[in-house]
Amino acid sequence: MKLSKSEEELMNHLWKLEHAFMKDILDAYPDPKPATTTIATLLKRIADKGFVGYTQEGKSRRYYPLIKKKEYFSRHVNNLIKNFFNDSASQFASFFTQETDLSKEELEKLKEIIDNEIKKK
Amino acid sequence: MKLSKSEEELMNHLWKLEHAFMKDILDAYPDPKPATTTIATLLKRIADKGFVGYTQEGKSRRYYPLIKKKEYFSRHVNNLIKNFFNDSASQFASFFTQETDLSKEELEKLKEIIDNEIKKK
DNA sequence: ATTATTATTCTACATTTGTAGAGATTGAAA
DNA sequence: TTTCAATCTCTACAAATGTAGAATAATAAT
Repeated sequence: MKLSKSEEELMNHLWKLEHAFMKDILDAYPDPKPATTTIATLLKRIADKGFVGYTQEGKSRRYYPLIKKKEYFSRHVNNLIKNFFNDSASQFASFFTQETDLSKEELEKLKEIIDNEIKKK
Repeated sequence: MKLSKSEEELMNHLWKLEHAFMKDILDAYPDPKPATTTIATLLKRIADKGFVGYTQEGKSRRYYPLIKKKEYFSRHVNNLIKNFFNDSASQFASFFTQETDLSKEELEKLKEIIDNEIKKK
């Protein structure tokens, strides 16, 4: 199951908030904010798709993500890799490194991370 | 402008083929192949979106991509980064390195690439 | 010349998405 | 308790998407 663009946007807010009432989510949107019913609709759809759960608190619901951002994101990237790079993560990685304009510092940091990963193996 | 999932799939074939008649594209699909008219519809839509051009060759058209895979893909990744990583490419990079299971060799190779990039700066 | 094949355009139609109004509910404030 | 504000469900509707049939055109094979 997959989230649409605007559903992803909502999820992003929820991932940040961790737990939230509808109001909190709405607050998290930049102006111009969508209508409350729009958020409500999205929440319902996302819940139907199994990406959020909620606890009933009095009159309203407290929502929370049922999937971690990391997990969701992994799938996402893996699809990207599958679709565009013959399923080769390293192909993707090198492409990425060359095409994104990371600063020298960022590249250095990245190198460090990679070194750590290598050590872990 | 953006391509949908199935339009992307077609583009992928076209990127590989570089130039192709409809037939060639259809051939590139794995079984079960979509109907010819489906391909035709997609080609038309993609052409309308400005992603492919063609030259008329006798009765039929020879299609070719108007956008390089790299370019298209860059946009894609940049969106991903914008949407999920506060617009921070390095945040994305480290996430990626940790979450994808690259082999030791792949990581070493990646490190080399990064070193080269650093030297370029 | 007749027919079979292929490409193209048009039309179609169900599903998903983006967006939101109308109405019901319900707890909170006055 | 009357009223207000928030939340939720239902309904709606246009645009985009996935998929393909019908009709047409044009070419290749016989």
